[in-house]
Amino acid sequence: MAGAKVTIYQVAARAGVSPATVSRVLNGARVSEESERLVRAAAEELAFTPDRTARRLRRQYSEVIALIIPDIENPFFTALARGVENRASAAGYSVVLCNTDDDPARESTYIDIALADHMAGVILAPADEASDVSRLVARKRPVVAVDRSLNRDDVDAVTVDNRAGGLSAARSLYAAGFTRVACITGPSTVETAQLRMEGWRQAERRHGGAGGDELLRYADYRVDGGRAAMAELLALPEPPDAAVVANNLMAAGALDALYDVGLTPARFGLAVFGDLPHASFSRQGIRVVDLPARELGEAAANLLLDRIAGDDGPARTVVLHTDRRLESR
Amino acid sequence: MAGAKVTIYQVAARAGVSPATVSRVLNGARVSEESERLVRAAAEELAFTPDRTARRLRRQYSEVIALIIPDIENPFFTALARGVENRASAAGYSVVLCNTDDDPARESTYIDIALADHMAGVILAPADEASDVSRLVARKRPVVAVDRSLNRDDVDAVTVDNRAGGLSAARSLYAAGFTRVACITGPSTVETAQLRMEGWRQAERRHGGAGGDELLRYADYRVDGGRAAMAELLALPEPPDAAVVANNLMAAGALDALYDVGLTPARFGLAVFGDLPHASFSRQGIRVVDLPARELGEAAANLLLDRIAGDDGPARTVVLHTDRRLESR
DNA sequence: GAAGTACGAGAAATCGATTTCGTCAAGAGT
DNA sequence: ACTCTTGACGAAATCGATTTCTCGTACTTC
Repeated sequence: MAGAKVTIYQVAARAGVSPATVSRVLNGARVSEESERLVRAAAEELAFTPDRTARRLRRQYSEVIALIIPDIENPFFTALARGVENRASAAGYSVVLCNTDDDPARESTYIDIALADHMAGVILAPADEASDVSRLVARKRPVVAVDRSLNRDDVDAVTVDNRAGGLSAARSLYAAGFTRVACITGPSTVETAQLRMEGWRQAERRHGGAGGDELLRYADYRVDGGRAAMAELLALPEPPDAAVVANNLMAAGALDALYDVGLTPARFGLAVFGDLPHASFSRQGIRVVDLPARELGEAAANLLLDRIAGDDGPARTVVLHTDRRLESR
Repeated sequence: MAGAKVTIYQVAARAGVSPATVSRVLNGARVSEESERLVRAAAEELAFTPDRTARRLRRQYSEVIALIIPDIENPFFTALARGVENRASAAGYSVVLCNTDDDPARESTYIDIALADHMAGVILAPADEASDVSRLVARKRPVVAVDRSLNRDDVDAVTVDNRAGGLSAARSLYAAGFTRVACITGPSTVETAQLRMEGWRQAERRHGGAGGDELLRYADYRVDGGRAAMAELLALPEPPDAAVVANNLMAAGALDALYDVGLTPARFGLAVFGDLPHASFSRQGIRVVDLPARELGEAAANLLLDRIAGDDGPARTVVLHTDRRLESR
């Protein structure tokens, strides 16, 4: 059929009514049965699709929400995205995924885009502490932080109880008989990295640890960082016999480092935050603190949808619990 | 500062020029140095950001490309997305990712959105053969199919040489001494599944295979499908001693099935299309046909950008070669 | 010195849908 | 019988930026 643009005016002409009436039919406003019939028929015949850009300009609003994540290749974030998407599309919203690669500049660009595109709201998994959502807040656009909070009391957030997770990860290793439990965590500027480490530290103290930093390594939440940190730990004069690793990718790297020197998770205890879907961590005897990634996404979407619907109560923080699969094997 | 909307009119007033001039400054048209200075200063002070929706409406064009994929949790597609994004953002385009979950209806919705949103172009990893891009073609919007072709001679496509990959995967198993090599491929309606299977079949014939379908299983490209298919094969009266698996997820499932009965890839040969980032397929002795996912994305983006730039020559099909890592271990 | 050429810039039209404002007519209320 | 609602619907304003169209001034070129 028509290769060209069909506008509301053509539909109006075809149906013998005014453009205003066509718009009313499309948006469910009061219209006579007769007009409605005519307009629908005309729209059908002309294969009319309303121009969303024009609508958005007029309405200053679009049913799209932006989900900004730091790393699209990390399964944790894709699972989270899936959760957001499920809730959002059930509510009639589309989700556009924006990948920042941990780059604050790109994050900032995407925030601008969300704003300039009149998106309904933004769910942000912050790249780092410097994330600046003030423009969104100033324009009163709904925002929800997920995974990491933004240290602002005026922004909704969804997180997990990282400290408790760190604590139980470390405990389960001690309980299994390991005695020198190290910790490989993320960048010291990142909230989740700090909290997970603090959980570990708490357990360590209780088991007579020195409380020093000898067994603590800050890495970058990436595979190579995990590998390097583990290699360092293994090279210590008095190396650990187990480790809590603060995220899934670093655990993959740490595992490589173990295999490199002929160790396995059976002999060197490993507990990790967050699974890696097909890496069969648990089949290899690694203890996993289950991060409810999809649920995080769903909770964030719920919060955001509430705000979009007009809820303007004080900011809420939802804390999800880490499921313990630690006793397994 | 202002929490409210700043328009081009306010900037114009502040700078003492007309809105038209502001627009010219923003778009690099001819303007006197003096005006330019004034406008820039005013825009700066007011923290002006142009409304992209208005611009888009007027220009009937936006610098956003849609990437539509069937499964955001499959690392193959996220790697592909990464490739698209790299090329696109280098060229100044943003990418929005749309996840269809293999649902043709959602795919269709996203195509409509891309159209109604005046997006610059669409890169589509088709959910299945029914994918309908005719609306895009009719409106002369650039489209590129990736991974699977659309069987249309008027649409650019980027694929890999699936048949050759299937052939060499099977061959490498025979070369390693396995004698009954099975094949677990995707849905029979999917092009890539057919071609990979045909490559396997070719090798099988050459090695005296019966050419029957006893050792062939069609599954669904998902983990569970792979597991079930492998379980079936193992339960045969005369089971195979190796298998070519047509994608990464099914291989993960197949592997589970092997472990379930106490087999390992060392004893039961396994060759798979596409790696699974942290599953350490090759460490486990699995032969991997390397799918250049990122490169597929980059190639698709290149093609699309050419079209966006105005190239309207005949449709091209780019075929990338599967890297063989098969001799490894 | 007259005619021709550029160039900077403002006024106004435009993109396509939504929404406000009024009008007109039919039914309700007194 | 007359005013008051109420409902359907067209004309026109609106959203914010871009893009003609036009005009006045300055600079060439014979």
